[in-house]
Amino acid sequence: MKKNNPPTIREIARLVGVSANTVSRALNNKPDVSPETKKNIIKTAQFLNYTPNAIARALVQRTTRTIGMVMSDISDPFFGEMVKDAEVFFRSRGYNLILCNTQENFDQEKHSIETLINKRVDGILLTPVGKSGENTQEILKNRIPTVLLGRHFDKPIAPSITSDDERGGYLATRHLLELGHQEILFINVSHHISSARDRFCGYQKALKEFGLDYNESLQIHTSFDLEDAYQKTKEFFSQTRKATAVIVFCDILAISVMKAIIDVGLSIPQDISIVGFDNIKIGSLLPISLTTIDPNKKKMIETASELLLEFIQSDNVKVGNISIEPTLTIRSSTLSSF
Amino acid sequence: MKKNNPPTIREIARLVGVSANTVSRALNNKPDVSPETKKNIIKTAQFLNYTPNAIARALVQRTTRTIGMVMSDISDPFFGEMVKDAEVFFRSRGYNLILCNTQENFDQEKHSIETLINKRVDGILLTPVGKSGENTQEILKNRIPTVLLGRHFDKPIAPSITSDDERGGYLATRHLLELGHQEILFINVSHHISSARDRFCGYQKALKEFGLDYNESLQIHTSFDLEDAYQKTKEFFSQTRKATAVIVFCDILAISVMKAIIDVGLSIPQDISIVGFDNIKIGSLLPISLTTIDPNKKKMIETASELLLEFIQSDNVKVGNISIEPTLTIRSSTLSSF
DNA sequence: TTGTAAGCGTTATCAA
DNA sequence: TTGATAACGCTTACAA
Repeated sequence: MKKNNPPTIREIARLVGVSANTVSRALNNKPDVSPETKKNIIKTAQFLNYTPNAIARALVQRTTRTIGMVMSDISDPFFGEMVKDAEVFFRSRGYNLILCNTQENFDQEKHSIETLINKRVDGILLTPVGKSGENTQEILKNRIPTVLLGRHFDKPIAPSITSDDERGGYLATRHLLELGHQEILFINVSHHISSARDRFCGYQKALKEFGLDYNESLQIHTSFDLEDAYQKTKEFFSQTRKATAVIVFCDILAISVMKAIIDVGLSIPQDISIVGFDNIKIGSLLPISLTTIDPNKKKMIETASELLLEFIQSDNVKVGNISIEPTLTIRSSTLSSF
Repeated sequence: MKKNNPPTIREIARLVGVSANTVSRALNNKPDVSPETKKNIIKTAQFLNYTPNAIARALVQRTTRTIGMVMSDISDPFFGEMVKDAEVFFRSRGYNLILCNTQENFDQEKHSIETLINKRVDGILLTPVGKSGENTQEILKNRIPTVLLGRHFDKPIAPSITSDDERGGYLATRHLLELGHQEILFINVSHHISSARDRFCGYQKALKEFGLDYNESLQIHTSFDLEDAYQKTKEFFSQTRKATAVIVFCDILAISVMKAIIDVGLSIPQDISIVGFDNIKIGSLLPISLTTIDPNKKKMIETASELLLEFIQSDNVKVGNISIEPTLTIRSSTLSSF
């Protein structure tokens, strides 16, 4: 009863008349195999349309050449652009990426991490949900090299790469203050997320520097849902309307916020200036191009990926956060208030 | 010399005083294991922080519970939104996704496919590059269930799910014709891509239906590079300028095209109407929201994924294309020419 | 330069 | 209800 399975090195071995070991060494360009037999082996491998079984290899070598990447929502261009860069980086180093979305959901994150552990990925790049770090602990307990991306924990338990979010929040706010704005609305996401907290800190710092008091009613919170941000913005401006500028946690939400502002009858930037974060590609292509804090995603991904690779290779971790310097990218969504 | 490797069922077996086989059966909720021993086994597994090794399991079961997804560019929201839906779909069925970008590059596609074959993914969801289908043949030769997504080959070699692109092109064009536009520019990508050809066919069909001749100078070609589309558009409108409406191959390029049109001093939709394809989320949030052909991505992904799963489970393929009905979504980027 | 044997961590088969 | 034993396809000693 012949099976219909892919050919193995043993079949090649049988056909060529050598041992499986020799086939393995030939196919992996190891030394100590005569050119003659090597040629034969390669020819036969091609003839059989042989493809090495990475699963079997992974089992013995204890390395899968696979990285798990766990992010909140890959349909958000911010993450999409990061994932793409990461994929390019790791592919060039011989690794593939298993992708998981969390939707900012703790249980989904937990489940994703569990399967990544089971699949024995060599490392994990994680944008953690929430502030507890419980799921992250789980990975560490399993000794899988992990680098956090874009967010960190108050008490560092793993290396992390973030944008310098406090600086980003500061830069955004200072820019608006310098333009003369005094009442600056911050449309933020949950403070469970470190970048939300940090950006807000920077915002407060800049206000203080300009001698302004922070007004509690000038921070409103939204989920990552575009519709939610839209509604909350509309509410704010149709009711209170006491702001001349807006900072939004991220570009994709900022775009939704812009829409709300326009729909409520105000103009950007004449009535309201707006600044986002992330510098997603599309921001520069909007009819009113978006002023934003550029976190330097490329550098973030590169740093995080290199760190992860080091971690994988040497088991030598430096727990703690590395923050990448952001820059203010001024476009046409911000204008002097005078 | 104790190793520092993750615990195995054999260690659990040793501690509990049973055989590895029993442990395996207990942990997999198989029948025929006494509640007593089962409880012991589970307790010990937790105590050891045991995690099953999916690699070893994959080797013997010949299934990795992993799907390869190969797309052109995951940072394009169109693909990002599809990948996200696919990830959700497959996760709920116990599969993970390995993601590969091709950048529309044949060799990169080839390389990605090779590693997916080596990693023995259970199936592949592929948006194929080019028209040759050579790489697709390679997968089929290895008998890995494959469904093509968004594009098909002239001579079908695998099942494929596309939007009904000819219909889409037709709907877009008819919409503009009905608004009174006579000179409609088609900014297209390479005809190597089936959707580009098909959409163009629909365009020609609509023109003919309205008694108009197709004017060769009214199709220009761009790459997927946003800057490229921007430049080509600017060129066209600053030189020839003989069009009152534009159809663009996809939304993300359409946004770039809008920018170019505005930068050249024309207004949308007063001077120029514009229609895209894909209905990416952001299209509805633009200050001038984008009229577009909605391919019904969700249904495409669902159909393709279900087909792939069937294919995996039953080996029963229906080669040929299934096309999903698109709909015209009218927003504010199109206006009567009268 | 090549072959033998053992083992990676599971599951499957069959016997006890 | 359980346990031996043999795979799965490969690599890694070590021996020839």
